[in-house]
Amino acid sequence: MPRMGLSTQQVVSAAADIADTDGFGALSLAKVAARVGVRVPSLYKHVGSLDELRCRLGVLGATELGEAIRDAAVGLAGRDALRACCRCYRDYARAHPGRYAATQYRFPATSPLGAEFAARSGELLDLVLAVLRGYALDGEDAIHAARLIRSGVHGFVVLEELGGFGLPTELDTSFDKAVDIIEAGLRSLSTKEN
Amino acid sequence: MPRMGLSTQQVVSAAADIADTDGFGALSLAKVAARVGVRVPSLYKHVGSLDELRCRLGVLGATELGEAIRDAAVGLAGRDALRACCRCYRDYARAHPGRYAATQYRFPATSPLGAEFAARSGELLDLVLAVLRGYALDGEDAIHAARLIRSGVHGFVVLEELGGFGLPTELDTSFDKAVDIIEAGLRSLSTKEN
DNA sequence: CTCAAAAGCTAATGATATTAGCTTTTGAGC
DNA sequence: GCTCAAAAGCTAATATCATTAGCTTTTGAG
Repeated sequence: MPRMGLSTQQVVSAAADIADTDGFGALSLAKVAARVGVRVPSLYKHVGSLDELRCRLGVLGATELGEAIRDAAVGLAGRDALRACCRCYRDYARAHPGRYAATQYRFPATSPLGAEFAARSGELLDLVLAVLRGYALDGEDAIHAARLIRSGVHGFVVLEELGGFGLPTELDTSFDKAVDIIEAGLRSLSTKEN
Repeated sequence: MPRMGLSTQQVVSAAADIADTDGFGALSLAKVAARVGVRVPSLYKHVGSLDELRCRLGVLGATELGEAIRDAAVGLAGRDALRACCRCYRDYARAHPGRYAATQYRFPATSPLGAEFAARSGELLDLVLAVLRGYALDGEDAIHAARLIRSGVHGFVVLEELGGFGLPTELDTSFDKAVDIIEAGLRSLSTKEN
């Protein structure tokens, strides 16, 4: 009966650690309870359900990722900014695989956290659009370009995490080249009048 | 007691249908058993575990995807081949989201299916490399390029499926443009002596 | 000091995967 | 056609989870 002084934040934080070490798919209330030193049903005082916890982890990941990228891009422009952002994105995903995976969890339609997550996603998009400002793309093309960048980086990170690329060697080179190729494509697109 | 005449293939096929409709994450032996008209433990006569079933679904997806892309690329070269492959990839993932998701399931180290999956993945890579043959990339650069293409398409497909892009409008355009931008980047890379 | 709300707990329920062990069908070989 | 072993189904049992209900104790505001 000692009062544990738990908060939703602490529960989410414990869940984040577990997801990062064991994998997002292996997250369970049992593990979280064990880690924070409480019986499983007590968690429901702080979190509505396992699914809600997953969603909260998703917004945590999106928030942290956005902050990291913002920090990484500050003071840079053009190619340098793009590279810094992409590297930062990948670094975050590798350092916090569980949180990052949570970022891709499908929110149930009922979840009120969906709005918050969408907001964070939107901020991320705005960040990418800001970085793309140097490329003279008109409004719609900028969105297409932002989607490509997000897709490319996300896809690379996911496949890497999964071991989907043969050898781990040269992965850093592949990543940098990938960014360069996209960069070159954007540049060649922005010089054409389309 | 009526003998159901079940086979591993049929179990996997039923699982594929369930995964495609309910989502890969919602796949369960209970649902599979109900669908094939058998009690849950009977499934163990055909499949070692739920996890093995997931893995089998993964190789099914990789196999089908490879076949589809091979068919789509036949008779084409260069930009046309690349576009056809990418579109086909996306089409498969949208038509069979469960099987496609299974393709990204992390195989347990013990699974003997890992080798088979790796083989299918390798075939897919070879396919992409064949398509890239028109771009005058030396061996190593071709691998980097193939990784980029795989990453970009995969990332796009996953984010799309997740609803990660705001409006559904213009997604087709975004996808085609993404492929074009990568294509342009490859072309500009292959003309430079690097 | 009081008392209501918050935070913890135990007990119970229901879903699921998995294992053990039994029964029945099937099919190959005689 | 008969036999028998393996294959394919079943029930029963176990363990792990998530979740709900309802109880107890602490905490903190007044």
